[in-house]
Amino acid sequence: MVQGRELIKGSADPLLLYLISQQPMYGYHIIKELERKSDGYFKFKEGTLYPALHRLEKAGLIQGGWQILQGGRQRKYYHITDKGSSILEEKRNQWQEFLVAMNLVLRPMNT
Amino acid sequence: MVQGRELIKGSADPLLLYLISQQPMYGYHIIKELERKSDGYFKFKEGTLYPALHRLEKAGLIQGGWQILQGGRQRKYYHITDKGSSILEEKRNQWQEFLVAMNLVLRPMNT
DNA sequence: CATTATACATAGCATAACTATATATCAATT
DNA sequence: AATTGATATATAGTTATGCTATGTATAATG
Repeated sequence: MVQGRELIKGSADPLLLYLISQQPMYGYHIIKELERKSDGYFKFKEGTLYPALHRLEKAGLIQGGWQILQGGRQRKYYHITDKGSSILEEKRNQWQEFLVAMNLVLRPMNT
Repeated sequence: MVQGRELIKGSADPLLLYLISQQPMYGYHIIKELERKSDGYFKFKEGTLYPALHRLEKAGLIQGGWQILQGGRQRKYYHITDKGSSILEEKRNQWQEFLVAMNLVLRPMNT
């Protein structure tokens, strides 16, 4: 039972979880990858992404670790946790169910 | 340029606008129709629907009018406005673009 | 007579996403 | 040498949607 926006409210989460599930990634890279893969559609701002990553980490779905580059530059690589993997699976299913429901309403297949 | 939830944040609006564009409808009926058409998926609560209708009316996308039934019962029928129709068209396009973007990211068709 | 369905409404809360800003390093250009 | 733009992370504060809970009132059902 999901109403209106409740599910999609966190539509960013599946995207982030999916990307990180493919390979450990850091924030800036995620922004660039989302834009590249979506053909320029997604342009996550820092104010959206970093809080989202912190939220996912706090929820135990991803785990971050600092990596120091030469010169003192810092990156925080996130990898997905077991919990994150199962939640991702769940969210993908919910996303599909949501799409089905939207199509049922928006496409006049039924009366 | 749409990021994350920005577009889908108002995913209820297209649903409501679409239903009302098909025929003038009142709130309670909309709730029931959304549930029926979506095969039980959408279960809008009053606290979501009525404020949404008021919001859409205030924005000039729909227009409500009271209808008095026998016995003094009241219904507020909403019909879509010209502005609402064009916004609906717009939102439908945006929804399609969003779906494409989601699929591009979530389906590993690209590198 | 009591409960359920119909019908609308709003105050208040939670939270995701956005705006704006801050810090710091590195590479390239002027 | 200095400036710009790209790289890289962070957070405070705002907005707005959807949710919870509650209130009102009539009609139909048992």
